Amino acid sequence: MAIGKGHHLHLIDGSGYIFRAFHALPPLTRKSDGLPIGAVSGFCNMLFKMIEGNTGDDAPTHLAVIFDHSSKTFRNEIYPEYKAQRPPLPEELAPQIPLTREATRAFGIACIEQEGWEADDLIATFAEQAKAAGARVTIVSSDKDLMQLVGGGVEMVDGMKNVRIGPEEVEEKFGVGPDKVVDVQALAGDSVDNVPGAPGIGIKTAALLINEYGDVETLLERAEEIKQPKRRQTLIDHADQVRVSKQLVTLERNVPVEVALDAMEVQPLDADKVLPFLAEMEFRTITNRIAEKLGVEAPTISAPAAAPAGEAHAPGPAAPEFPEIKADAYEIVRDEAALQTWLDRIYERGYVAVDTETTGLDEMLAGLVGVCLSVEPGEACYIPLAHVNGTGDLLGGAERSEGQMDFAQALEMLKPMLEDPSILKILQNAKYDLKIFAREGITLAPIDDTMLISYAQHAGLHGHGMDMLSERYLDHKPIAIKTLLGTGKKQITFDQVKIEEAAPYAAEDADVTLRLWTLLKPGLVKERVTTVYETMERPLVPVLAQMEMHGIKVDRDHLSRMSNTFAQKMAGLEDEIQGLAGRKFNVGSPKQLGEILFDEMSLPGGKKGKTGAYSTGADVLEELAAQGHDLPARVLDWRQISKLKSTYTDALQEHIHPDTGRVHTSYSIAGANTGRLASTDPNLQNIPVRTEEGRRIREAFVAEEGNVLVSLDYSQIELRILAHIAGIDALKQAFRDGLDIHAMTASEMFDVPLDEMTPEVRRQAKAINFGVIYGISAFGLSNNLRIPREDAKAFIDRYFERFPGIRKYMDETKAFAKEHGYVETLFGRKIHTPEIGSSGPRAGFAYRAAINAPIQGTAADIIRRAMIRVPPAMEKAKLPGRMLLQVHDELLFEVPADAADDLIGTVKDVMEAAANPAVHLDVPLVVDGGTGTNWAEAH
DNA sequence: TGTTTCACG
DNA sequence: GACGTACGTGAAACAC
Repeated sequence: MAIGKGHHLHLIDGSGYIFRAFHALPPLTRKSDGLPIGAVSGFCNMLFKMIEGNTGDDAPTHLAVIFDHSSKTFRNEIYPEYKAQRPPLPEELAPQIPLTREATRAFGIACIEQEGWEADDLIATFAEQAKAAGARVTIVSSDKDLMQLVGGGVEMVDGMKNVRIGPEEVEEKFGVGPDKVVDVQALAGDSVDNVPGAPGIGIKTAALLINEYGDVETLLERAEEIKQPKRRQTLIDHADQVRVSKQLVTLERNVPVEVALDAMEVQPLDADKVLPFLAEMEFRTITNRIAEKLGVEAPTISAPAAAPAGEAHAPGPAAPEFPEIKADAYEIVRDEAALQTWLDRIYERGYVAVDTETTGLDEMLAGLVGVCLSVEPGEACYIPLAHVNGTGDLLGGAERSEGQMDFAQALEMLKPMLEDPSILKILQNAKYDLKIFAREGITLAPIDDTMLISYAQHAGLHGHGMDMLSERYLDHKPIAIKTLLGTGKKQITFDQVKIEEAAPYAAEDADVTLRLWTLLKPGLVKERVTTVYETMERPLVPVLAQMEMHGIKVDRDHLSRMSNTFAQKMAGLEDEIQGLAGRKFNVGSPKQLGEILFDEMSLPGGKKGKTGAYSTGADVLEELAAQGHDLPARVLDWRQISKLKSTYTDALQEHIHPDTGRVHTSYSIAGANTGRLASTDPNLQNIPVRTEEGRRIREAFVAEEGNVLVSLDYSQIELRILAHIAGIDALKQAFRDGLDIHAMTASEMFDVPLDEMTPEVRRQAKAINFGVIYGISAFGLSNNLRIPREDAKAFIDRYFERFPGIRKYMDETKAFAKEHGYVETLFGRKIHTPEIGSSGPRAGFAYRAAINAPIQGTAADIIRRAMIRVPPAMEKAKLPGRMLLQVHDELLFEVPADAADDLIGTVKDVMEAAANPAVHLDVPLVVDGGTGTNWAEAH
């Protein structure tokens, strides 16, 4: 049948896909002989999805995979350097390329390449032909060079991310519609393909010019009209180069192709072709899935079957054999006998995946609604405990649903198992469930946490939430909670969901958790992060749960009084500001403020940012204020107070728990890539301290009657770690001698004796010290110190000269990150740096992050180790009191006043020795302490 | 929902 | 040789 209207052609950019798959997917090798096959595996999964996954309109009627042919093309004749600087194929990828062609043929899909043409030209030609015949076209690729083809029935889909790329997405990327993409590319050039373009013109400028002049030719003809002298000259000087560039980037849509579209019609899978190939590759999962689909027996695969360990972290074919996830396969446990059967199975197994369902996300307020258990992939149950019918009314709760076990009785049966030291409880984000159960009098232990197992292995690579992990490692998208609860005003709580609807969702989570555990746990050993997980992640869970549940007392009246004062001050400032502006406007709107300052008052300081809005950040306003302008100065005052009021004095009151009268933050253990904790709801790690006004907010954090707050913080911990890691003898000695480290740095750099040090010189040295930790750059330092870039550069050069170890550390860290794709802390925590290979500004970000991560991460490791050791140390010393908060280098305690000194003695020792015995630091760790009835005093 | 601003280490 | 930057976070308000 001839292709035409109603048909849908899919053109897969085969070469592009395997390159990306190779870099994005974990390396995977064939069990029997170690042949690298990661990209082939990803490729086969993608093909299968293409055939199976698309339904309805999206299903291809015609399908082809297009490859580059390894020969010169017409572009090399126009411009010999085209794609000349391409590095050779990675060793592990080269053998996979012929295999992907073989795979295509095994799937019965047209496999197309043609001498003298790039895949992109063939795709352009086929797309054009199909469009002319009235068919729909989808190009499976993320290559920007293909974006010029989008529109008029042609769209692109990113085969790995499953993201659709239509005209809007193209416009977003290039700043112009698909029809002008080649013009922008011609101007901007492309370093990857070695297309020269016009020097100094990037995509943004190119889009600007094209939008104004229409196309490259018109622009070049009218180049004299351009206002910016540099830009004008560039275009005049390089007009021919731009014209050549346009030829290079324009795809040929009339290649004399040797294959007809009709030959691309989708064929049914041929078991005799596809199965032997997949078996040879030893792709277990996909072989079985296709065999099952075709109703034939799967060929045996000779490699050992029960060994998920070696490839546990690889998705798809490497996964252990799991049955399909079926929502209707789960049991609802409604009586004692059924629950007992499950308990028996759990004891037989020795482990169980557990998940709780609750009425909300706040563990301190949410009520337990049900419990899910799973002991085997595909087998899980839901135990409803507190479901109700309807939503209830104002007077009383709704009526309890039928068919549930008695709440107390069920928990009584579960408790011995949940507390049994011989039964491992597997959870996703264990701290949440731990706290829910703790409020029912159950102490969950021992536990494994799939979120933390993922974090220990993959920090920096991706998030660690269940939905994300499930999609990535199980290729399964769990039921969204939204589908049960709805959103917005009509949202209900989980107890109002019908039990029959709740069960598949709930049980699936336990099932998924168990599967993830099976898959990810062995990876700890393989990635050599077992110690990290066992000493710095898993034991932290109960410690944090205790801190969060205990909370910290907050003086509501103090905050409320401050809020009132702030409100008055703000009103006064608003009047004053609007008076200065000559009209009313919203002072809190950066947009309106920008218009007032720069349009109406015509103050200096131009546009900025990708949105085209004026920047009105504090540094801009400070600059204007320094020039003597009152309005920006008043806005700065207003902003400070507004911030304090909305974020702290108002918001904190909302977080005071109705029963405990205390504020209970929640720490995310796997939030920050470096190993730091993050604090949310509310964030108690950014309570003001730097200004006098802000510090008064800390006075609202108080100790109970008869108690005091004790603050213990590491002095200069990151600089000490830098001195150790980079091996800077002068810094190490200074720390051993207890010197003022910034003054010492200044003295060393500027040859000023310590006793003649001025505060200004010391301040500059301090900024440089911090800059080094952040992966220093002349630009950053010049900004921070408000000095010319050349001066900043001179400072940095001087610093490197005096402390040559620093440069060595920076270079070695960069090289390590580049080679391995991650960096490590002293304790073996890995922080992945996937962006390190990228080009442009991203590379700079990635390098600085890579330099900072081992330092920040080692400090985070040390305080984690301390926190885990503190509770047993306090117990041993029979100390009353509790650890309440962590603020990166500080721990805050509440303790009876007469025990404060003992607590400081004990905890200080633990903190200062926290690196031992795993790591011996060449510098001492020093902890300073303070005491007071509120946090401001203690700090 | 994304951007801007600003609080902390 | 230009790109656009200090590192790591979370929350609130505005703008769309």
